[in-house]
Amino acid sequence: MKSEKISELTTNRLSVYLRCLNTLAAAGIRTVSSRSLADQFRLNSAQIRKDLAQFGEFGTRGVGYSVEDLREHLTKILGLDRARRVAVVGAGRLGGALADYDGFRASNFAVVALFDTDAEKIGRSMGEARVRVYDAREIARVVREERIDVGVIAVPARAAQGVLNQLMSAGVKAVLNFAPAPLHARPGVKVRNVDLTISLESLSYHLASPRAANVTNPRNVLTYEEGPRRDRQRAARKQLRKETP
Amino acid sequence: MKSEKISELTTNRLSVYLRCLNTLAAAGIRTVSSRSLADQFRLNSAQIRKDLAQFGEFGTRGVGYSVEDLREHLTKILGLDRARRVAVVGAGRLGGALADYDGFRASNFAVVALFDTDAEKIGRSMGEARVRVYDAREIARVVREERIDVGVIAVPARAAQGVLNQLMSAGVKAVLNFAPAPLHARPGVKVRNVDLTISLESLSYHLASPRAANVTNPRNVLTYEEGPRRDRQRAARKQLRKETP
DNA sequence: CTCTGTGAAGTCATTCACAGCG
DNA sequence: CGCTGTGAATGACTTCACAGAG
Repeated sequence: MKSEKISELTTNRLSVYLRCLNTLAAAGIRTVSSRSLADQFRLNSAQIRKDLAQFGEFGTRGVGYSVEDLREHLTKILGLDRARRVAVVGAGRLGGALADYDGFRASNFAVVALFDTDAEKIGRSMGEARVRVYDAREIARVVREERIDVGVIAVPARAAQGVLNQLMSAGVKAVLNFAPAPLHARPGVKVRNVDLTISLESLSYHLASPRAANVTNPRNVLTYEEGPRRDRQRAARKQLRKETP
Repeated sequence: MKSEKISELTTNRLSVYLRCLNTLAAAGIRTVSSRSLADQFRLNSAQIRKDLAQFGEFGTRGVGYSVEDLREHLTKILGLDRARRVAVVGAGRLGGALADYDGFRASNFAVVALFDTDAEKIGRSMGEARVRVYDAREIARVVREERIDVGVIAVPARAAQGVLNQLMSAGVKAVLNFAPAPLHARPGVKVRNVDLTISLESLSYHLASPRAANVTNPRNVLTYEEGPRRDRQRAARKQLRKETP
């Protein structure tokens, strides 16, 4: 274990590993090797070991990893053991959908406030969770009073930077941005973009490009098309060995 | 220009460039150099030139690129000149929000069908666009009849692979997946994942990691924190030159 | 003998730096 | 001159391959 900088690619994968472990745990599996994990979920075993090794020595040589132990470690590393309080700015269609989004709960996030500029919406409650809608001019106050950890930007692109500035001033250190605009964050503030426009246009390119297929997947993308890359050769070899006595 | 494989990282950036050009065009700017584009939008000028050069020689040496020309080229390259027909599978909160999502229209996509398994919803129309909800068992028929190009998966994780299989069988070649599950696509089918769980947990890591900041941004992420990297030194130098006569 | 943890090798992406066109 | 287009250099991330623990 070396305490160097951790790439976001790594944290993304930790999240994936945790999800895989949850599946295994639900199936009653108690121990797993990096290879079997890789084979089952189409990952690369060396990558798994390297990623985990950055945070400690969680495995047992000759055996593998304890599913339950590793789950706890990853939960702690990702900070999912602590509940987070989320504010969604923009109480439109998307903001409303997010206020009720179950995925938040599963990761120990709770949406506790909505913000909007529309006088019609301010003061009401939205969604099944009955989340209160505040005046967007009160972001500073509410963020402090409600001890908000995470901001979600679900406003039109032109308003996004202003909202981010207000969130940052109020001390929010982590923001999920749905606006199709490249935001400028001050150091120490993490902004994660979910840009559907880019995703759609990338799909469009795929449809447009003659005879398709002339697109390579970058490393960071967790899509599992058929094909080599990752532990498949090894898996095949192992299979073969078993069959030939 | 060489007709090699194009990385998804490149197509993502083309999307960004197009967005930047739209801003410039709206401001009445008719010509732009890669450097000025880079300076204004915090990109790297060499990257811009390299990305564009993969598709042709669109610039004029000594001058730069025509904003209007380049817009048209990028629109064509990304396939945004052709209208796409979208089906959203899963008419829950998210599916409903997507059916009305304006970002689709802006990229020449139109949501023309929703699917669900809930008998309550089937046969009704949802959202302001009054999109019809079909029985999910009819995906094959409706995709053909409505000439669907793009599928959107907005169902629970456990149902996602089955939906993808149906979409693929019906001939859909591009899919946007919101389910937090790694899907397995056959070759030639492009699946783009929007995994909010991973995004959230990555933010959580940032909050949890002691004194934060020990996270590096991977290449693919278009976030613009303060700092070096990209053309900033050059920009500074140019500025300086202007000031000292 | 199996499996982890890790240096070394390999692959892919970005940035530099400059020849040469306009 | 300024700017594009591009090989060459650098940097980032992944995969290989193996020493050594259990």
